[in-house]
Amino acid sequence: MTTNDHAKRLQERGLRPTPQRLAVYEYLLSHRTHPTADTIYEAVLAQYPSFSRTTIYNSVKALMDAGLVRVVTIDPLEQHFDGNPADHGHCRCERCGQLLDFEMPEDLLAALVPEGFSVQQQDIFFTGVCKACQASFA
Amino acid sequence: MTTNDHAKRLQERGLRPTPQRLAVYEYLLSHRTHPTADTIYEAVLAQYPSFSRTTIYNSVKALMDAGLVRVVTIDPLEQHFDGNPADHGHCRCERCGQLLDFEMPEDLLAALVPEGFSVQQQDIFFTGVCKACQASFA
DNA sequence: TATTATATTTGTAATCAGTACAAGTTAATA
DNA sequence: TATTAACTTGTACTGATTACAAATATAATA
Repeated sequence: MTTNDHAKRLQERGLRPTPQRLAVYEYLLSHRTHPTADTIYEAVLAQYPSFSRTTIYNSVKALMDAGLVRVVTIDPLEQHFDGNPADHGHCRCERCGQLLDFEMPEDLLAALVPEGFSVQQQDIFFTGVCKACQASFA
Repeated sequence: MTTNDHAKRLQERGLRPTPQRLAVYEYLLSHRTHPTADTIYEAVLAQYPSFSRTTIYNSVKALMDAGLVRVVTIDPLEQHFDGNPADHGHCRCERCGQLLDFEMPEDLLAALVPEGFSVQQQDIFFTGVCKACQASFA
């Protein structure tokens, strides 16, 4: 995927592919760490010294409205963003801090939710200890 | 469950059962709506006009440290609290705003998470449309 | 019970994420 | 090029949360 492809994708959704938006989008695509607005800001500032914090929020909002980015509800105090808008769950390891994605199969989802409830968005978040960290403390 | 039982429960966990803590705890037990700090504050103010916002945060933190209360990660901008510390999921209906709890069976949980990951805390949150609201728009 | 030490509550001030808004800039169109 | 609309920027503001110090209440001890 080149920057051109990304620009095209924004245009298809009615978004002007400005350098700032592309920088935010590409940061989210290449860093699957679900960063906060401020983390994105610090990173893109290196390329665009005039980048404004407000532009981070504006860009992220535009990308979310276009369905390319989503908020992940994994923190009760700060918004974290994800460049993968498809539904999926997250696990965070308390020891190494790593964030793992996983799939949420349709049938499991259906088995979980109250009967008749139609799910539109998922936020599934587990905290625990990953395999590697368990091994290293055995 | 009487207030005395609740007081005893706090004491067992090493918490002094002050009137303020009991008011916060009992509000959370009797209102399963996962309120914010401010919602709790408004409610308890009626009984204790001198109640301070800071005391809400202090009490909730003490109760959380004691394992009696937890934060539910259903909102990236504000903390919501739950008097049920047991693991369970939440569904919010976009139309009527209702928040439904549901169980998360062990075997489903195991099937979901990456192999070897040991889950310590769950935050499962679905947004969608509940059965009643679907019916009323049919 | 009186005294002392400790824990808790309170109110104010500070912090920090996010938003509103207006002015400046860029890009698109005629 | 002139005009218009979209976007970015910086500043000011809001609102949730935390820090802190003084006041109060509780528990422990004599």
